[in-house]
Amino acid sequence: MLEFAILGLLQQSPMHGYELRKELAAVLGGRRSISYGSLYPALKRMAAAGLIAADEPTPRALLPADAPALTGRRGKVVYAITAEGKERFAELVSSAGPEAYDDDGRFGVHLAFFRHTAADVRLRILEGRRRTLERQQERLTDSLRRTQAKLDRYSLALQRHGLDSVDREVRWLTELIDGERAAPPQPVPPQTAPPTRDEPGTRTE
Amino acid sequence: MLEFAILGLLQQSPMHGYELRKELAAVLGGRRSISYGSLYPALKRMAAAGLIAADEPTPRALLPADAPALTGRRGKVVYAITAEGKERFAELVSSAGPEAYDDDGRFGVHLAFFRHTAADVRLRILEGRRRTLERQQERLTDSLRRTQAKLDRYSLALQRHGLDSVDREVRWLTELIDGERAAPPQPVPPQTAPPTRDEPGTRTE
DNA sequence: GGGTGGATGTATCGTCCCGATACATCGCAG
DNA sequence: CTGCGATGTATCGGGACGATACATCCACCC
Repeated sequence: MLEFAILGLLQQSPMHGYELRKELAAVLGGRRSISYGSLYPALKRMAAAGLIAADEPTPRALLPADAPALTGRRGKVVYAITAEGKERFAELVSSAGPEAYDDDGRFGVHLAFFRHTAADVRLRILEGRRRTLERQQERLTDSLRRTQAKLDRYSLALQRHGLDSVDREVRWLTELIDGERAAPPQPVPPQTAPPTRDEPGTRTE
Repeated sequence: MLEFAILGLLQQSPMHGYELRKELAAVLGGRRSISYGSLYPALKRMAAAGLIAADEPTPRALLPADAPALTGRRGKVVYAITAEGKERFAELVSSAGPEAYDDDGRFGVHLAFFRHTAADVRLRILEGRRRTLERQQERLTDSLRRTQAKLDRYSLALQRHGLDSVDREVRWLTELIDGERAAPPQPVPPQTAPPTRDEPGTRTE
């Protein structure tokens, strides 16, 4: 998930950790950012896997020896995406399985990079997400009606607020889906354009 | 956090893991449950710490030897809260520091057990939560106004939805706070009743 | 009679992620 | 000139998660 987000951001331009974190918070809707405790290890992991390439442009070695205590002199480490990384990102971005919309965070990241996603995949993910939330809606409504009497004021408020927030998200998704269907001049992503496959097993309606 | 929730649930009656998980999901508003991968280790931890006591009522040993393959015969393990556990819960429930409302999950759990919380603490937590969200609101609004032009349709929708959801929660909290202030016959929790301290440093208005 | 699926139930493993913390530099305000 | 907040990289321990395994019981249906 973090991997996905990092690849998506580096798609635009190389960045270093600090920037990455800020951009991430911005692109993800502000709610729930990422910690350095996950970011830096993830960057190392991905560099080791060849998905991104590190480049630290502070060759302090060419400075005169009287440089002030090079102990721990750390330059910014700028990361750029590799060809392999782009490949991986294309994979991730076009996967529309349940893991793409069942998980909250996953869905958010995917949506944030929807401009890199083909139109049919977008629709599938949006609808999958809505289905997931509708099921949750039913379960919550049920549970609320059954246990309503046994709950105190605060738990009740919590339940209702949770349900409201799901309702709200469903409505939001419906807007997005409608907008999606009413957008014929789709901005075809220049990369990984599917060769006009008709995908007969997929219901567009 | 899990610890908090478990203690809160066991306050009512002893339970075993499976029940705990279901009750937890119910009391927490349905959104975001807990996995066994965290629950069972947590129970062991807490039992080792003396906060809860395990009791497995399936003494299969008294069965005749022809019992069918006692390999892995596992009885239900019922956990009950101990005196020490109740003490710890009282501590947790009356702590109104930033950790009580800065973190999403923490706040939810605390709210779910508000009936065990003194009225002044309730108000402090509710207001603290609202402040936290209002700050987030400002940051989001700012960020949205500044970067609006550079975002594509989807990121924009994500941002707006995030902001809306924060707005909504602020309004919800305001309702709760108002209700709190308009409730003079507070159901004093029978345990840990604060000895009528007036708390002069706390603004009630 | 038999099997299939689902709810109940306990438990572990590897992986990921978070909060806290440490260290270092730089610019700006007091 | 001094300290403080932003920028910046990094680690550590603990906790949570998803997947998985195993086991029982019951209801439903063929």
